[in-house]
Amino acid sequence: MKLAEAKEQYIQTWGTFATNWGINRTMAQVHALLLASGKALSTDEVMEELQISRGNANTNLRALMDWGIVKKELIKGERKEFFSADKDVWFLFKQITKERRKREIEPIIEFLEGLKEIEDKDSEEAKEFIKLMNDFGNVTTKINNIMDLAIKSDEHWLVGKITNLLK
Amino acid sequence: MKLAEAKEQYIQTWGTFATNWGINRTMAQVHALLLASGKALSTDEVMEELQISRGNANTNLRALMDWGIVKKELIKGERKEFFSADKDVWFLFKQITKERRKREIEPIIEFLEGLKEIEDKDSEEAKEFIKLMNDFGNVTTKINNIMDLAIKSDEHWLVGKITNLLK
DNA sequence: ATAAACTTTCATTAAATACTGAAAGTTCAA
DNA sequence: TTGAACTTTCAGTATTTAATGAAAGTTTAT
Repeated sequence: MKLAEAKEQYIQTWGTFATNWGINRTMAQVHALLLASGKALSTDEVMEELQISRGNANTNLRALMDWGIVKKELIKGERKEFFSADKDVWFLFKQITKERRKREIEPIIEFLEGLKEIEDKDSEEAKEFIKLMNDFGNVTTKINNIMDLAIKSDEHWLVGKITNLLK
Repeated sequence: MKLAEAKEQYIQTWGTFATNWGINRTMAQVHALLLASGKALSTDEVMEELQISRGNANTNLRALMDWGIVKKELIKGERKEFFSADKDVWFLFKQITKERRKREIEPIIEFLEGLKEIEDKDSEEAKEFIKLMNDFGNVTTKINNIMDLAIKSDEHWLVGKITNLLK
């Protein structure tokens, strides 16, 4: 397999994987393209490489910046904006995890809390429901803790050690 | 808020949350309904409660069984099949994590491995690309390990302790 | 063997989501 | 202050994904 071919396949397939996780295909492709390019690209270059419209390129580049995983880069002598993706894959995971937590996990916890405010809390049925909401809340908190653990254990060794311990 | 109202809201909202994660809304609603009902429901009851078609109910109930988070339950004297969701929320998380890993993470790892087979491995560009693929592979493995850690730490204490350690 | 009760399938239809491209907005140099 | 270079927006359109419901398939009791 040629390098260009491998890159192409990486970009395309990454896009299809992304859809399984509720991530827009093009957004994943743009990100993959920036990662695989090794240099900052302009909107026009992204449009050209992925054969997408200006609007689409613009929207997804901005979304990637919102997620904190793509940065604008100014090149001297150029008026255009260029975009680059951080090459640190572990940073990438951490950043996505943080964002998803803020955007998606925390609202869930708040929502579940709200649902516990039921009028007749003493009926058997209500107790069961409140228990379910509590359980959800607890598990979500636990997941949050594990994610913290993951994010904060920057060095490989600790997680490795603990994993071995639990085998 | 009345209990019925809270349940209703839980079922609906859970469905919309699910779509953020690449999970079909109705599938999440059916699951939430079974959890909130506290008893096994027939296909007809699910159809009635969620106002969905027979085909839709059937498809999503089977998908939930595929994920290992809903079980068929036979009720004596009844010819129909009934369905129930396991109430253990932690089990639910573990089960979903296991399945996602099998279905989605492992194929990614294999795919990335394949992309490393490049003809001219010694060019600077190829080296960079292979490094990227390796990094992805390593991080994915690390995530797998963390998930193992999560799944195996059934008791709350260990993760709690470690989390505190790292604060 | 029959038929009623129930489950599954799948072609068609509907809904949700993403993309396009032209127009509007912005920035900047002269 | 003009206009060229560039970025953003968004109404309309295309694509993808999910739902419907009737027909086909299966199971079970008699």
